[in-house]
Amino acid sequence: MAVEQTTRRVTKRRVRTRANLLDAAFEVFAAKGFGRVSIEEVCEAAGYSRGAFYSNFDSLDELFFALYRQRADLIAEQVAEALALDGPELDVPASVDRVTEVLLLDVDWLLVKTDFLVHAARDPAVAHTLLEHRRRLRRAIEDRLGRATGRTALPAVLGGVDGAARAVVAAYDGVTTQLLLDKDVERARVWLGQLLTALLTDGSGTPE
Amino acid sequence: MAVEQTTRRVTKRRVRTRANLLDAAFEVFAAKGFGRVSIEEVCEAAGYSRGAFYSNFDSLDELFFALYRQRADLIAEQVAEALALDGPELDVPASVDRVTEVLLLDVDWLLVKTDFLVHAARDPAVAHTLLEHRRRLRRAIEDRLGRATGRTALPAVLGGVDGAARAVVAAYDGVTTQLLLDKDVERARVWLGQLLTALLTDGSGTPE
DNA sequence: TGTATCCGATACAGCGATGTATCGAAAGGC
DNA sequence: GCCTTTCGATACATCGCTGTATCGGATACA
Repeated sequence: MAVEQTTRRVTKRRVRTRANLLDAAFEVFAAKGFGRVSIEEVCEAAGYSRGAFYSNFDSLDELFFALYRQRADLIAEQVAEALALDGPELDVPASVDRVTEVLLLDVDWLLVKTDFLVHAARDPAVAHTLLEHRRRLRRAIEDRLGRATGRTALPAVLGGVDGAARAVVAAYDGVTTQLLLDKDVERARVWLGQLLTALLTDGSGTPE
Repeated sequence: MAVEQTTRRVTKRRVRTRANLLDAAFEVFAAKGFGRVSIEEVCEAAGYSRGAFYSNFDSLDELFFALYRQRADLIAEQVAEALALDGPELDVPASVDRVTEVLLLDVDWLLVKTDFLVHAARDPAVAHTLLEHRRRLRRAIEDRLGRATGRTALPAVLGGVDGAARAVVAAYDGVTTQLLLDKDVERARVWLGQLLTALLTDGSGTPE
């Protein structure tokens, strides 16, 4: 954290500046990729000088980390919310539609998230944060699947609700990879729906 | 390409140098990530000066591209080979074992490949190369699945052999993502096996 | 409104990486 | 083994980015 002090009078201006820097960083990172972005570019995009940056962050890495946490929290919340909505019926297509609205629609977020993955893959401390985020998503999915168990059987191979939740996340990651390459959001949605149906409905699932 | 000329007497030395640079680049990229590597670092790791680099490549990007093509070709070949080996029985665990030997064992390759994905996601021309590579892998899988059709039924939701092949790739990508974070290769193998079983064996697949 | 504190713009020093131009040495053809 | 061609090491000019130190204006609080 930039400038440590026992007590600090945090002004409104500071909060605004920080938020603006984070927003600008998101845009620039999405457009060019973390590895190709300089502190100056972020500042320019946000309309500040480097003085503002160093007053709020110590390094680009720290900003990137803060950015990830901010957005990941937001999204985890939205997903949990979307999944909590529907009743005990396991209506895969409906759930998928609602969740992909949050998870696949914003390609910029997927870009930044993948940058972060690359980053985390080489730094265990960062990886920990990402794993935490994923765990939270899995929890939400487990809860959802748990409420439906008994009504719909899950394939035995996956081994219980937690295995099924892992499978859902894996499918999501897999579809994300393809989406980043072809940028076809609609296709990705349909495709994720099919994958999840195949994974969760014990084979003879209702096609379409 | 560095230095264009109608005819060029390509010496053995040049070939060796180029290969050494590519090998060194692979190590450095895997260790630090493409975005954090300078031309100088690659040269130092390879034991050359920057003169050698500029004599063989125009930019780090070009080297990265060449590196990806080289390794991707190698791997596509190995996968096709591994899949061609076994008979008409669709022995998922056995096939998975043999293929993951190639695809998941080398975490360094996964790191570099993901860096490349991030790169490709922002450059359509690069994306094209990566999509090509993926298409080749899918073909190999389709061939394998095609030989088994009739003996084992595929889930209808996926829609044919090509859909199933896509599903296999998606599962692979999903498992890769997790593997990059926890670095647990054994777990990833088991997990990929389970996923594929669930996806390909129409539900009531043989557990274990 | 006055005053103490905080924030962010500006200026500066310096590093590290880039790309080029040059030149001696290695390699290949004969 | 000579001579031409190619390769890669070295030196140099330069640029962009970083991080710090300083200072005037903004902000909070009484």
